[in-house]
Amino acid sequence: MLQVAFIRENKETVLKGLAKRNVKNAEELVAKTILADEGRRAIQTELDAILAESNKLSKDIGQLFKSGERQKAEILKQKTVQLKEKSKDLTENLQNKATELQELLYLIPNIPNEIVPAGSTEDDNETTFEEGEIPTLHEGALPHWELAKKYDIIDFELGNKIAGAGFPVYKGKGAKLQRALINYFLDKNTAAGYDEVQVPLMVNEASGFGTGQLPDKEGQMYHDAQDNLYLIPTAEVPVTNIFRDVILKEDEFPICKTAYTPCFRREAGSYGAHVRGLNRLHQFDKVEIVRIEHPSKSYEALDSMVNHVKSILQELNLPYRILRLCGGDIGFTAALTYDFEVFSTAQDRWLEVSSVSNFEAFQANRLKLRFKNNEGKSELAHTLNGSSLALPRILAGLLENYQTPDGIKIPKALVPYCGFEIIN
RNA sequence: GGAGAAUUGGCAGAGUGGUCGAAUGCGGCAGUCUUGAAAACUGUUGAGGGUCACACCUCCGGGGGUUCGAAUCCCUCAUUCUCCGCCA
Repeated sequence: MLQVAFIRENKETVLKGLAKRNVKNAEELVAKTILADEGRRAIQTELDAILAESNKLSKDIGQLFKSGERQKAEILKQKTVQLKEKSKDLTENLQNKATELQELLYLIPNIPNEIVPAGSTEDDNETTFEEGEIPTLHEGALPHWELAKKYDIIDFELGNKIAGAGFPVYKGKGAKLQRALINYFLDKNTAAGYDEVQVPLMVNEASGFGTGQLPDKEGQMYHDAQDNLYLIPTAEVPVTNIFRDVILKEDEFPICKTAYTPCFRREAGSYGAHVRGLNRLHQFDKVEIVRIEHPSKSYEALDSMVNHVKSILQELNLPYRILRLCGGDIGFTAALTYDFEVFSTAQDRWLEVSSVSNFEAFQANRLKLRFKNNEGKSELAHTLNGSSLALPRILAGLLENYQTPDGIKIPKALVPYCGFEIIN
């Protein structure tokens, strides 16, 4: 959520940003928001004046009672009754206006960074980096879902029986490879200075609002209506919410956290081959990195996160590319996002394995995540997060790119974690 | 799940209807003293709205109510602690 004051004072910047995102009714939206804000402040001022008067009268009444001047006190009481009526109405107006403003603010996405390319679809994303050799596979190479079956390491039908589509069962070496990847990623992240945390897999409504899943995107999350809890779609939610309603000291920056969690996504729409096998799941594992930064350092931090993810993909020796998401494809809350995609040779397509974003103060504003700056004033911090990494598509990439006629080789870096060198 | 007690500023802790955004202590910050540090002393130190800046307004776990007036009384929800029950 953007700060109203920012919108008020930087209307042109906001409109330009929204245009880049192809927000249709931007002009109207911003105008309405500014109007609601003005309305809110006008009512607030009026109400404050009445409250001030009524506070003063109440004090006077107190004095009069003490000095025994009951009659005078009674007269003042009459007056306050009228004020009370007025203030009641105004309070209600104020609440309505504040809600209206709030709802408008929820509709306005983050302003994209200058370097976010214009564009409307994923085709307009800008490839900023590409690395790694795309292997030439042997005759009869298979997509990962076939490999999974052939070596009996992932059972989609079994998961379907137990839960439903999109809930695979990992078996034998497949299960062990999962665990190896989790440990490997966590070790890489902690070695890079990220503190490991284990967090709840369910979150309350306030947390959902804090990171921007609510309102609006509740359809993407599994919801337990009885206790009003949501299964997390990503560790970003519980980890970032650690810092909800927190005022940091400037010397506490940077804050770097990493967490492994399963992630749960309802993913309403699905279509054909794109969701086959591991490509899109309702439950999947992911290791996440989250950073809380001083505003002046957040882009530096973003670069460092990108480089970190790079180093993992290099070590796994997977062919990958980095995309700078365009205005039409970037998430609602992000100011700048880099997607990492691994080339899945047998499917002949790129698979998104990581998304690294700077949210600037957008999340922090909702979270009320602030720090005391050197002038002693509270200021919103910047939040960032990224996957390092999402397991299923990495697994898909590994299975497909490392397949040989003799079996699937395990990358060197993972062998110590797996305890085996080949799946056959 | 049952019974009882509690929830106040960074922390500890007073306040049980009027001038209380809140005593006091600790901590933090600034200064005095000191070659420097410590100690001592002095001052300062919650958040949000509002304003050019003040004024002013709101917030004592959340929500609602009583009252001219609520941290203080009532209702409700949440959380924590103690005891009992159940249980990885």
